[in-house]
Amino acid sequence: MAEAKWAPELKKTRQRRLVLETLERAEGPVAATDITARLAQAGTPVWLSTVYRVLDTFVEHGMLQKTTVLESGAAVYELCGSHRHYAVCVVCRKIIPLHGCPLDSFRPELGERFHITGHRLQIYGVCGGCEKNR
Amino acid sequence: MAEAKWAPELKKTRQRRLVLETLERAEGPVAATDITARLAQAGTPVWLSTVYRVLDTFVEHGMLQKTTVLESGAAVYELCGSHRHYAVCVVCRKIIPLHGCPLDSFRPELGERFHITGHRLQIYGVCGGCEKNR
DNA sequence: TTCTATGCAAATATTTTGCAACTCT
DNA sequence: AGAGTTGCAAAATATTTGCATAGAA
Repeated sequence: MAEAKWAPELKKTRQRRLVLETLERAEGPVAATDITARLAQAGTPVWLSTVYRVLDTFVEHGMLQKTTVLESGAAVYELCGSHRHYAVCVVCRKIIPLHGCPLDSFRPELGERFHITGHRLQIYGVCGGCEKNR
Repeated sequence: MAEAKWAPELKKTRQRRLVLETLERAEGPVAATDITARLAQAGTPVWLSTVYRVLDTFVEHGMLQKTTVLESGAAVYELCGSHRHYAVCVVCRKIIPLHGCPLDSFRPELGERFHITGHRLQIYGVCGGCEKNR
């Protein structure tokens, strides 16, 4: 199970702890509304706007990365260092997990001027099944 | 200026033509609301919900890719084949353009079972300026 | 003609903001 | 105590949907 390092300048509040624990437990990227729902169900509710604020803060401090998987309209968050990449079918939205990570080829270009905290690669296309039904 | 190939099964309507032209003219990714605004200003208005539907259709037919740059909350669209990647500062949101494209390293793995129509890579981090003010 | 796409209105979903009360340190 | 954080309400933004009509093939 993944574990994030807490940015030392951030106060440890109940809500921040809970949000981070939820992310650590999650199998993949999670939306703000998911986090809120999971916490409510667990009997430790945190208000949605607070979740948004906490997530923003964590992203700014390099603990999380924010993206949109599946292009579902909602942003999703996951711990930095979750190194998985996917191919997504734009028709049926099936996800095909990939292996390997292309980050290293960019590191030299950025050099000292940019401190990489996370990254994300998504490949879009049409899967075999959907290609047939065209 | 980029030019997309029309998916032959799609009817050519005024609205679809206009949306695609807007994308072809754009320097980078554009949001649905932007497209609507630009077309309205040009005296060729298209209703926002129509723009959304047209964009969805184009994505499903492999003409566009949908993403979120800058994590601004709105989805943005660009022609498939616009091969630019960025590093984004999670604090000040500055964008640093990158060179090169990591896609090729994944092509063998997907092989025949997936027809790639687009992809997206974003690198997150903290830029030099923001790192100082910590 | 036939089937699909669009305009429009209205619903739904997502994210942000203001402010008083509260909690870490 | 002081600074930063949260709960809550409410606004702002973004996206989707239903349906009658218009338009492409």
